Amino acid sequence: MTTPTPADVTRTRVRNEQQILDAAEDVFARHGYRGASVQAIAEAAGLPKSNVLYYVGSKRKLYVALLERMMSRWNAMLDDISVEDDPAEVLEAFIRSKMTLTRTHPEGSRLFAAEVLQGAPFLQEYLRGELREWVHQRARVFEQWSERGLMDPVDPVWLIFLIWSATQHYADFEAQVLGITDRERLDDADYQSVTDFLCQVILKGCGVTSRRS
Amino acid sequence: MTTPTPADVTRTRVRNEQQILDAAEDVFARHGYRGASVQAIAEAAGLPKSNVLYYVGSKRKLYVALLERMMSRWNAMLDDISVEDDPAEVLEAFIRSKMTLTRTHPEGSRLFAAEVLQGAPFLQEYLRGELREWVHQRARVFEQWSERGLMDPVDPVWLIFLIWSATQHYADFEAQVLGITDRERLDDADYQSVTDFLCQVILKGCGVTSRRS
DNA sequence: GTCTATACTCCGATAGAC
DNA sequence: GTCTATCGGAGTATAGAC
Repeated sequence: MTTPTPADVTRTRVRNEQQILDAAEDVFARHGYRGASVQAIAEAAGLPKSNVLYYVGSKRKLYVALLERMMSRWNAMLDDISVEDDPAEVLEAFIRSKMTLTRTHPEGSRLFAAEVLQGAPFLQEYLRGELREWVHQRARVFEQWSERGLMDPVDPVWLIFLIWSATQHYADFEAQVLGITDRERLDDADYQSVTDFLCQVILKGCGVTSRRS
Repeated sequence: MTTPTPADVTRTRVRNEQQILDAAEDVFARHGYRGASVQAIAEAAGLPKSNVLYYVGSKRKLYVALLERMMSRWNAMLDDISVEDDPAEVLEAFIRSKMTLTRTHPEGSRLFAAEVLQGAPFLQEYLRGELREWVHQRARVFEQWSERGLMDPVDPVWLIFLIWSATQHYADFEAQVLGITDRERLDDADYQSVTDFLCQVILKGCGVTSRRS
């Protein structure tokens, strides 16, 4: 019988909180905010229901924390670009990084999808503020590329939506993708194949050719 | 005081059932199966909760009926194609009809999205049967077009997913689209613009050119 | 056919024993 | 810090009055 050291206690807390966050992300993603029960989250995390509430305070706080975690992952991916950059490189990097996020955090992507599906009640501010600003900033660069003849004069906002939707699809509609392709899960080669396909079709479709080719 | 005729009674029933279906489609789409409450559906339909259950039997039956209604709309759109058809015409018709469905039935699209998001528990059979068969049939035609040099050798299944995701996005992620474009809703011109954009980029991206051009 | 009342279950959240 | 017991409310569904 040894007394747990403060470090042990902290470690347990951190581990439990991590388990709760991961379990909750999955449950919220599948059933939405209202459809998710603290009970179901607790079971998925392997803890009693009251412990979950003890750690996170309330269902609402837990949900908000998860959205914030997902938005910080998203923001970490959104680097700036300038007119001087190579369109082909930027577009390809955009598609690939978005696909990586989809792949490494499918539950987060689905959580976001569920939130937007119900009208984005918790994310209105983010969508109409930070994210809108980022989109328009990038859109202006795309337009300048078009003017310089580096790509076709396509609507830059529709292009961003195209890339978002095409990549997110493999997380949000995973059940459909797996059903139709008759797989249990997509492996490295599948993701490679999809990503290459999207880069090829979208770049060519926008009339983008690499400067160095 | 007149006695209602049988025709009146039937008419009331039909009207109520229609109201319930439409209201339920919206509520299920926003909150998922578990998150939707019969109470909320009843309020949206302007009827007492017990009347809703009286008409539809149970929450589960109502949900299944809605999925079936959506799948029949979907199926009505899936016409067959042959190798002899013009790739440009077929692809463009595919994109446009899918976009029309998205536009005329956004709640149905969101209902489907919510169902797939939770792992498609009610639609496994449809996805792995009917729909998979349809996809592979079409995929084979795309491959033959590629062999004949009528389009680039792209993966036909990824192409179908691209078209599905890019169009559905405007129903499923409507809240995000409206937030970023700062609109209250998308009008005719917006849908026209998006559809033209998608046709242009996807056809060109796949190396498809019209036979008649 | 329609509405009221209610049965019974599960929800989120908390108080209090250990 | 953790678990048990329980509260008040909301969930689906039904029985029975009108």
